[in-house]
Amino acid sequence: MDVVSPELNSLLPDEIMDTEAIEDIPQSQPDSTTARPEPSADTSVPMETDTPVAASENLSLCLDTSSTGHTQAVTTSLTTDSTFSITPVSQLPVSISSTSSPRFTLKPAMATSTATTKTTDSLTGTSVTTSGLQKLSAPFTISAANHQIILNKVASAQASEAAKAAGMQPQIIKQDGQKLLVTAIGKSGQPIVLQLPHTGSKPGVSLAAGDNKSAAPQYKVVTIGGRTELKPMMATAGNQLTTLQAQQLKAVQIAKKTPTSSAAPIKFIITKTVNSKGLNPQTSVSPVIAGRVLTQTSPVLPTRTITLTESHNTSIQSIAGKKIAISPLKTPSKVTVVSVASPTSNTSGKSVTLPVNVALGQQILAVQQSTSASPVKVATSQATSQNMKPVQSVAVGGVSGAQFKTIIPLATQPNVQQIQVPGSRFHYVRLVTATTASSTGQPSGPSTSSIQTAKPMVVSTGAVRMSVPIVPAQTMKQVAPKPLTSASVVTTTQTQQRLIMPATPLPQIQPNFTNLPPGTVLAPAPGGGNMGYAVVPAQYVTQIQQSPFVTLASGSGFAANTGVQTQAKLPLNGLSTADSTSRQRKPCNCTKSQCLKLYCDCFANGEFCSNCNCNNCFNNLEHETERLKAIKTCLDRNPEAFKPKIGKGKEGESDRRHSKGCNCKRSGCLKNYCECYEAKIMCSSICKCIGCKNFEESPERKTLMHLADAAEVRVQQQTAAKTKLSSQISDLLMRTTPVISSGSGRLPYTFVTKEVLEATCECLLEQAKKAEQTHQHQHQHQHQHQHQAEAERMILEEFGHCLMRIINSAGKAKADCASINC
DNA sequence: GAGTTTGAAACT
DNA sequence: CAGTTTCAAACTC
Repeated sequence: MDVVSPELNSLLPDEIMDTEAIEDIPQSQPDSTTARPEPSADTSVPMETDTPVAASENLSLCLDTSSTGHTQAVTTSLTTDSTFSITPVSQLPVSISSTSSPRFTLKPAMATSTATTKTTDSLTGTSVTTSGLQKLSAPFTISAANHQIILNKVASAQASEAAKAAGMQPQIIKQDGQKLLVTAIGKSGQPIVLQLPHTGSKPGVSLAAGDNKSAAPQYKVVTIGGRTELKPMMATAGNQLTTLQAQQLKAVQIAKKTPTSSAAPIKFIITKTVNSKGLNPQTSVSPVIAGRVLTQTSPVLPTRTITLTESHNTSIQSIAGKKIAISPLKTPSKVTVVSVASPTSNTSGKSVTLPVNVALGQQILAVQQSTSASPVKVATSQATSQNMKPVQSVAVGGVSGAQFKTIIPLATQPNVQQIQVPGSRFHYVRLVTATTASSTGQPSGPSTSSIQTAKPMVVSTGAVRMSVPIVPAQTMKQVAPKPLTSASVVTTTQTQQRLIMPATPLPQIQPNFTNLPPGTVLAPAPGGGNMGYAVVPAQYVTQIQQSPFVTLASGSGFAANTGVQTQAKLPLNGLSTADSTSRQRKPCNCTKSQCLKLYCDCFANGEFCSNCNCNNCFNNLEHETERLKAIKTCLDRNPEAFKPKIGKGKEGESDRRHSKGCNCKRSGCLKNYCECYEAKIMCSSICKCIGCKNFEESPERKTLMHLADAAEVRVQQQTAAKTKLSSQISDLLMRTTPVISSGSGRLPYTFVTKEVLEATCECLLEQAKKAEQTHQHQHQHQHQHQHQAEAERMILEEFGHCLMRIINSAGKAKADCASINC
């Protein structure tokens, strides 16, 4: 079932990948999206399955994209029994060979002119050689009943063409009705279908290309690298294709670029699905991932495992401080792309488990792991109630500079799938149609999780293991997001259906996802139902999160919600997430632009106006139609209008520069009029400014910097002083303020008690009496007024003495109390 | 806070 | 693409 138009599918991969984190990757390189050069330390995200069915079975996917980029091959070398490792290499020919041992090597290569397939099936091992398609060699034992893993090799466009010419058919290795599809979504798109044995203990893989007769074949598509089309796989799948379409395959592209030789942790990237330009609807059929545990490690290196596992319980699983929560969707729908930062702390041999509960029919477009070390949590939410509308939420830990997009297919029934990524600029929420829940015909009671029926498939390959729990699509009925404990994780446990965006299809507005600002609504796929995509600003995601039980008006738009909108905490001009989150965007003051032009900072930043001072603001959901038109207009004028102007430098701020350069004439680029100066970056050669003083050696700039630094230091000092003083005052108050204790009325550290007061008064009275007596006996001749003055003096002195005694007593009591730590 | 300056965005 | 206008932020007083 096509829920998204082919155009959208073709756009999605790039869209998804359009994040700041990936901006550094040259588009020219085919594998740039999937495999990015990363520090070795950041490249691995080990993940473990919570409950691997077969411990002996491990599947490790080691993807290494060649620097050349055009050719990307996946080589799976079998080192030990029941180990499955896939190492992408720059090899075009595809050969699947298995030795006597259960080794399975997959080497997706660029398609060659010949499309020959060699299949060897043995109990101990299976070798499949497919020239012109892929070469897969890896020892493996795959046990997942009725589960398939599709790994798409990554190939260049040329390769894909050649593969097409060669009649690329997915290599199907079928064993006991189990299917493993190894395919590279993207460039070459040569899918390899491996039919997985029901029992994982049996090594070896039987290869049967195009032969799939499993009663209820369920496919798991894992795409490694590649940005190009997926359609070859689908188109050439033969009956497999039909089955796949029927099963509504969902593909998860795992892009990883890590030198196999380096001992650095492997970076695990689950990224966008196929970049399917020209992808036909059939090919665009999203592969279904019922559940999976992926362990990705480098075969040569210490064990690095990335495990995508389907948890059986609703509890959130956090591994290595990263969690990705993916809520399965009842109905097959488009893919959600999530960028996930890889933890830097990951070390070899360290495993990270990504619980992924994905019901069949649900789609995950891409999960991208960025390079930042910020913790990321991936959790899969699962439906708890049948009647509940599936809400799919993906929470990704904040990644500096990384942008995350959640694409929400619009549906007539507003099912909300939301992704929150702290620090990301764009938040896309997926609207999922909840229509097929009952269609499955299976009775689903509340708190019924299809995942419970999932059977994790574990493929063990030495240090690497991959377990993929697979859940039949029929079992998946409802999806409820799991509560996420991490601050970076969105916690949405609401069971209510929520509509984030108006479901009204806007076919005229289909801007490139790459540049889509939040709020963009993409037209539903032609003939694909009412499914569309909506890009929702972060603040709305936040809003939803904050008020999970608030149901927004569906269909007819949204009720006035500006009041509940929260400021999105988004990176600005490449600043770190922390910086962006530490402050809120300034409210705009637009008066004439209706906040629908780039004059408006809110609009330009892809945010809805919130708490602004603007007049006649249309930058809100109430005027979504106008807003969308304005977005389209801006994009037509400048496709990169909503991209950050300040590109993120490769290695820090030194490389940051304005994408267009400034045009200052009178400010000397030393005032905030200058966008470069405002972004605290130097003007570059692309600037067209006149009289620029914003360069490294500029004395004026240095002076300003010094002044600014001094001012900043001063402010910090003042702030610190205030904070300290406040703290001291607070502490003092805490210590000296009477704390009413229950009952007695005596107050600790309060020494002017009733008794003290009475005693003081008695002293004063006694002093007064004494003064009176003195006057009567000794100074009768004095005047009355003199007597009064003397009496007052004596009383005051006595009062002073009393006070001194009180203070001394208090001090002594305090000291005594401190000595006993009271 | 009002008025001015400035440069990006929008327009022609 | 260049020139002009519009616009809102930055800045000054």
